[in-house]
Amino acid sequence: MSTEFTADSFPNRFDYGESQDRIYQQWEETGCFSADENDTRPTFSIVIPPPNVTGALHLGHALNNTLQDVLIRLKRMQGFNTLWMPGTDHAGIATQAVVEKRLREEEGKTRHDLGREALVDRIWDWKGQYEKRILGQLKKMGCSCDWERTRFTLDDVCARAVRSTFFDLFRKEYIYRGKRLVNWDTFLQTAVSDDEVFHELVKGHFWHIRYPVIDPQPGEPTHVTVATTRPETMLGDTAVAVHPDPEAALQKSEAELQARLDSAPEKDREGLQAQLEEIQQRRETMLPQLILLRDMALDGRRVCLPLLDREIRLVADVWAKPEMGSGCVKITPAHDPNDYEVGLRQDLPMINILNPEGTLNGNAGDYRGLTIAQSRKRVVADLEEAGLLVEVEDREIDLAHSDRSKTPIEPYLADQWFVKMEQLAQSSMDAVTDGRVKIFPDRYAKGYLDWLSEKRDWPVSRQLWWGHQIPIWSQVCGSEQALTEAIDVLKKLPQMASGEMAYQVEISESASPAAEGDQGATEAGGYATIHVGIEAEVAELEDQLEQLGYRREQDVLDTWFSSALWPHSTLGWPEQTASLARFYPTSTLITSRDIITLWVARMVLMGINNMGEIPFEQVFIHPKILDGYGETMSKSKGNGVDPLDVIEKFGPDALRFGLAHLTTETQDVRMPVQFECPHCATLMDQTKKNRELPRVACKKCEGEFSTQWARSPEDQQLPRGPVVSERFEVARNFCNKLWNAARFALLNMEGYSPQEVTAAELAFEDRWLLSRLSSVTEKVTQSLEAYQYAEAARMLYDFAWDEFCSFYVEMAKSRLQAEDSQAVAQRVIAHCLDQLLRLLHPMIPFITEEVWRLMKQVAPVRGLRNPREATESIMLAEWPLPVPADHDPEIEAQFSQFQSVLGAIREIRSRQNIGPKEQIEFSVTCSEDVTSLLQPMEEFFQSMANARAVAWGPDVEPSTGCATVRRGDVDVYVDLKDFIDVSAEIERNQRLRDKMVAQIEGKEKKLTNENFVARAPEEVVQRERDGLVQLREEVVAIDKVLE
RNA sequence: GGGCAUAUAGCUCAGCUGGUCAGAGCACUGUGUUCACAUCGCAGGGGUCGCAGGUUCGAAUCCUGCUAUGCCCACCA
Repeated sequence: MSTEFTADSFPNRFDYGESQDRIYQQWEETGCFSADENDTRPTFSIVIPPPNVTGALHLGHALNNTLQDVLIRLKRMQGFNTLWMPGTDHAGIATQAVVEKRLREEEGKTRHDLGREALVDRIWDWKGQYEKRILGQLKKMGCSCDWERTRFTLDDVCARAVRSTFFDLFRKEYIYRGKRLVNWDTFLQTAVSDDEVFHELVKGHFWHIRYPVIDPQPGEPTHVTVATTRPETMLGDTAVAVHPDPEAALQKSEAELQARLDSAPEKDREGLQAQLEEIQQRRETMLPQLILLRDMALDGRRVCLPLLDREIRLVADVWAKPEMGSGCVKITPAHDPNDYEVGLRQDLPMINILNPEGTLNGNAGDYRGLTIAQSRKRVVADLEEAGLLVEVEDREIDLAHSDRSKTPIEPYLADQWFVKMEQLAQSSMDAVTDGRVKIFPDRYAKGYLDWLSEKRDWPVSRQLWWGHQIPIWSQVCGSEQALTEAIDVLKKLPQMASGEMAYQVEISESASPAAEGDQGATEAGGYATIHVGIEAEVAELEDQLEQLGYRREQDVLDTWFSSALWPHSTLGWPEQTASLARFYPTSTLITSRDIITLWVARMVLMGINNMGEIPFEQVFIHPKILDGYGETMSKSKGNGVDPLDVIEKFGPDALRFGLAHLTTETQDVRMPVQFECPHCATLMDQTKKNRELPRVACKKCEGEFSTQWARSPEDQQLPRGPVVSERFEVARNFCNKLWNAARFALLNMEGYSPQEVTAAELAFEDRWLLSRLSSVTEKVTQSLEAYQYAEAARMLYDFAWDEFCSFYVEMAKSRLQAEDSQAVAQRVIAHCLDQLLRLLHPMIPFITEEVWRLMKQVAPVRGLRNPREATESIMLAEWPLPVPADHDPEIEAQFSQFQSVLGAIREIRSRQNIGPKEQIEFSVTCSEDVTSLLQPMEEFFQSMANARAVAWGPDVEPSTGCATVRRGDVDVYVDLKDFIDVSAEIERNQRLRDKMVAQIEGKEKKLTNENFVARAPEEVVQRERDGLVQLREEVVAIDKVLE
């Protein structure tokens, strides 16, 4: 036909190094990845979970993206108009933090040294570098994204969507400004997120302070005692709390302790016993006083805040634990998270006493201007002098520190922007409860719904420089009149009338200290702040506002705000683009479970808000990849694997197939990792110890290599030892097996001619393979569509290796040699290989593409029913459909009969150590039916087991001194003649017989159990009966041999 | 503290709605290289399915409790 291959011109391994870039480039050049918004076929679209530009992709990303690519390639072959939308995420704080860290390490500078603009420029440089790296990694993995559409959450298109959304929510008054306690870093003068706070035990004190009761009545205490680790915060106290039902609370904790004591191990008992006694004692000594104080609190009584002589409330609140300290607790709502909650519950004033740089402000009276440390000393000294300091205990304190400046964190009440979640959260819940959005596996829906049902408002402002700056301009108005005037001015702007602009008035008790600096006590009537939002970025209008005295909000938005818009912002929203109309809503989102709430839930609510429609129909949550110790992989632990290292060692297909093969529904993927020695390629298990070393010595060649921790110049000069996992070997071997099967097939295509093949022309093994192919096609398709990747991978692995290679190809060998039978065998093998390549292509795209291309040279037209010219690229080939006419359970059953007889012969060969070159003779006792089936297959016993059949049929009797194996109702005997250890064979049969007798007894017992016979289904009972009969026959058969 | 998972061969995992479900791969043992593939072929050994109860004629499979591990959320004056 056309070019023939020779064994020499066809390497026996697929060389990825040489081929993968070429193949990928061809895909790109021929536009295989491009989605067409004018194509009217049904669509299938996926948006990528945009990787953070903080660094390179790791194995978790590789998994995530492999699963997406498998799905998109499947759908593309199934004839959908597919879009896989790629892009990256600016990842707010994470990216700013890495760039700041480098700045500090390499130049010894802080971001304040650079200024906002310069820092943001640096981060853009970083982004450029890592985005390139990330996209490069995705391409190496074979991801078929539509690269021309690549977006970034901070690019102009996304920025416009963010701005438009923010304005819409602002106008609906879903966005508001409120106070919130943040972790304030007084050194960097910024809020830091919870993730960036570390806790450290430090030595401190517990000060017990007395607050005088105002106008104590006879019988009432004159003081309440409170204890604190931070006496200076008392300057911001606005209440003292006592439990509303101290008796019940004590009882409850006593009962809990008793319960714990009852089940506690011996070693913990002593401590628990002491605690229990303490509580019992409290009920005796303190309870009356606490009840009295509670009553006073309910009466609205007050205490005097020492030093400032301020009257503060006595409140009844559950936060005051009667089993702790004095049972009373001071409440500082503006400087403690728990007290803040109490403040909200009890409607207490919140007095901020700090300036942003950590000194005390005007609210602290005479202590104004002191640092926290100074004020603590002064406060303690003054209290002591006033005789109000009762006791000072030494105590270890769990103190929060800022990760970045290493200074203690101050809880600090600051202005923050919030999104009201009431309606938005509800819409997002409804989408899942009514099934418009389906989550797989469905157990993850629970977490999603639980989280949303709290409907907690979403704080969206971040005190960062990297991100979408909040598009709000604000101005504080000192008086009613100023406010009215300012609003009048606003209302005259044409943009206000046209709805491109909106404003909100916020009335607060105090201006934000963080934003406005130290303004001292509030003026009567509070502050009024006008917030103005503008729909689109219009420089003129923004300038105009600045001139009117408005100042733009400095904070940026939470990075998840832009991520939440991803499914529609990437398609051009708010422009009503053709792509948006075509590809929204997307089909499936594939992501990891830790961002179900942060991201998935928010995409749903923003999609509904902006588009009026859900963003995706299905969500698949895939497992996490853990290392051999069950720990999550991360760069900071040193156990992270770079997908490129795996690709380098095993090839991209092995990476993908390996990952898909591990993606089961219930389990996380545990993947022990190894260092690969760069000198001798030995794999060494990574231990918790060696993974933290800058250099490691190979256990075999003793050559040293560097790890990611290499810092010193000597270490860095050593060759790098990549981290890989031998879990990919299986997949690499599988690809090699496929390659060689293809190599064999293509080397035997000489004289191939495509032609329709009739059923009558097909050999037994052809019909068997076609039947199997049809079932596998059906099951693989179903599995992939149900996100059962591991199942699909396993089925294809077994089919390709065991059935196609080990049986079909072996059996086809002789036919391919013979002139008269060659043609049909070639057509069948070409067709089946063609179909197998298609089924495997989504998982292993490179090797299947290469084989496809080679196959096109010798067998361009393929197919048994309707031979057709193969497509140029396998990416464009049609996904196989099951062929009901090929499905033949009877032939599959018969074939397994053949397999078991073959297996029996091979087992005897191996058991008796008969060399492969020694021909043996065998006979088979079986029914006439089986005889007529297997006798024609004698040549396969010859070629696949070097065994010659001497007798078939129901009357065949074993000769003495033969080895036997029974499979089902077929007995196979091999005449041992002069080879062989006859006594060993007898011994073996004796053991086998004993085992069977035991089984027979078990079954007899079961069948004499009336309950079983009466209650179990008839078919189950029958199966037991049949089994018993068969076992008895087997024993008889063995006995014959043993004679 | 609340929630969600997981526990099956030395290792990594399958085993969907209870009765051919005790399996796969790696590792191990034996054996075999002109004839697609040693990244291979053929064969073999190895597990009372975390523990304790319960439901059932029958449980790796369903229920309860316990233990261990992981993850998410909350909290830690």
